[in-house]
Amino acid sequence: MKPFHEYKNPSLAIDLVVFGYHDNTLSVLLLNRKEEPFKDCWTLPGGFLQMEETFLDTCYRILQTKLGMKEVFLEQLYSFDAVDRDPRGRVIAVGYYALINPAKFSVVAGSMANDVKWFNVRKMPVLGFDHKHIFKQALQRLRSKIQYDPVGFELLDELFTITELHELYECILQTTIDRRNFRRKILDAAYVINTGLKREGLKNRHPELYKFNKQLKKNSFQINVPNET
Amino acid sequence: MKPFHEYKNPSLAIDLVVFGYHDNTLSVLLLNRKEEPFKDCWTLPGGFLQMEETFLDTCYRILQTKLGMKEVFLEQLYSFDAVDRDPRGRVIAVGYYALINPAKFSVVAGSMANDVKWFNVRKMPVLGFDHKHIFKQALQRLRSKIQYDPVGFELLDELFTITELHELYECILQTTIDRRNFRRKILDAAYVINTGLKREGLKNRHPELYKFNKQLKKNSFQINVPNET
DNA sequence: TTTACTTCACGTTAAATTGACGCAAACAAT
DNA sequence: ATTGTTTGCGTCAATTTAACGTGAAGTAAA
Repeated sequence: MKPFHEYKNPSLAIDLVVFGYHDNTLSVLLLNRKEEPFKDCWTLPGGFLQMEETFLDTCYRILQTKLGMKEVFLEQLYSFDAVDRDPRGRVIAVGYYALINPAKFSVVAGSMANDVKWFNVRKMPVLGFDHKHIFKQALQRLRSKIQYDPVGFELLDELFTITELHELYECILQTTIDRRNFRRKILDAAYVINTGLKREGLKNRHPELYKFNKQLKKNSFQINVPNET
Repeated sequence: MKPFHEYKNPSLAIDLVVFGYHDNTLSVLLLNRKEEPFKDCWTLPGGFLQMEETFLDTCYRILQTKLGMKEVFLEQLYSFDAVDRDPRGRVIAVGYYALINPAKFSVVAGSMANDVKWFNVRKMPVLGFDHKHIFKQALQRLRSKIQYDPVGFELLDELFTITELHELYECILQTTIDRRNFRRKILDAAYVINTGLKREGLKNRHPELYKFNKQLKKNSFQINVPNET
């Protein structure tokens, strides 16, 4: 048997699916690559794991240097192993997804990219590598997760109305949910806390502002959709 | 920027949590290591990814050479990245779990192990590396998965009775489930198909034998447990 | 200040599902 | 035949869900 470090190892990359929600639209952040492979092609932001880094270290390094973000919700998605997924050689990718509030960050293209842009998840361009596959899996994960785990607030402002939360759910799950039943479920589960404040300056009745209940745990509610896949 | 393959890469290992069900007991297969590190310690079966292998290739190589198994249910669990998880150096582990019917395989210790043994999931020994952590996560995944995805049959014989399936659920979920309500749910969801045959040679009424309904998809049923965590 | 229009907050009701049991037929052993 | 146990089917009250009604709160226009 050879000594431990003489074996050849694949490279290990992290690829990020960064979700943002704004104007009733769920979007994903993509980079336009400056270099080969997939030069001038849209791809997920990513980077190689350094020897002393944990996955989250790498995630934050990418988020910070390429996008100027920190302190965001991150969750590991899946690891992708197709032998030919990177033309440069064997690269394993660990997918993570992030939920952010675009209002809190202004994204800037780093030195590695021509451009950084938000794309509506329903109007995605062709993606390089196997990133279409990673993206699809992330979207599916977000959809199933939001039904039983209160992560919706990660995409909203600190204070939000129940109608805003309701629209977020309809947007992500791509379905209609009865407004009144939704409200009752959310309130019964104590998903949110009424702040007593109201959103001012709207043309109609001023709705109450809520904040997320940090005590709330997974599986204390269940938003049903007719045909989950 | 250095050429692509001059960067140092972590090693990439696959670790397997192999579940088997027999005599109303859920067990996991462990190896007793012959070599350092963790010599004479129990660990999950695992191995390093070779450059041309996919994860599943590696899984089957481990299953076949160390345990003499093939064609089993396998699913990716999670990837583990703690910097100090392996004393030999930086090793990323991709966890997979397998569901097998122990009746179909006789496990044999390969050249790498002193011993291979099934351990009741409730009576686990101390494990080497971070394998306790991987095991716990696998058990949790199995528990939540079996509630909405029909994977139970992977652990049973081709033909089984509803009582056997019921006992499997109670064993895995560590709870009591009303026999009659369970039967109704399973049948209403068309989880199983009645073969018309009966299990003979029992001391009481001979129950009907069912087989798994391969048309059945995820989320067509839901077994509830009082306090999932 | 009325009127019109929209959203918000809170109810109501029937249908569906769940949870907790009852019971008789099937079988082996006595 | 009698006994003891498991199996398969059924009942029913309690809970949850889905579908929808309505009046108050607010803005804008008459």
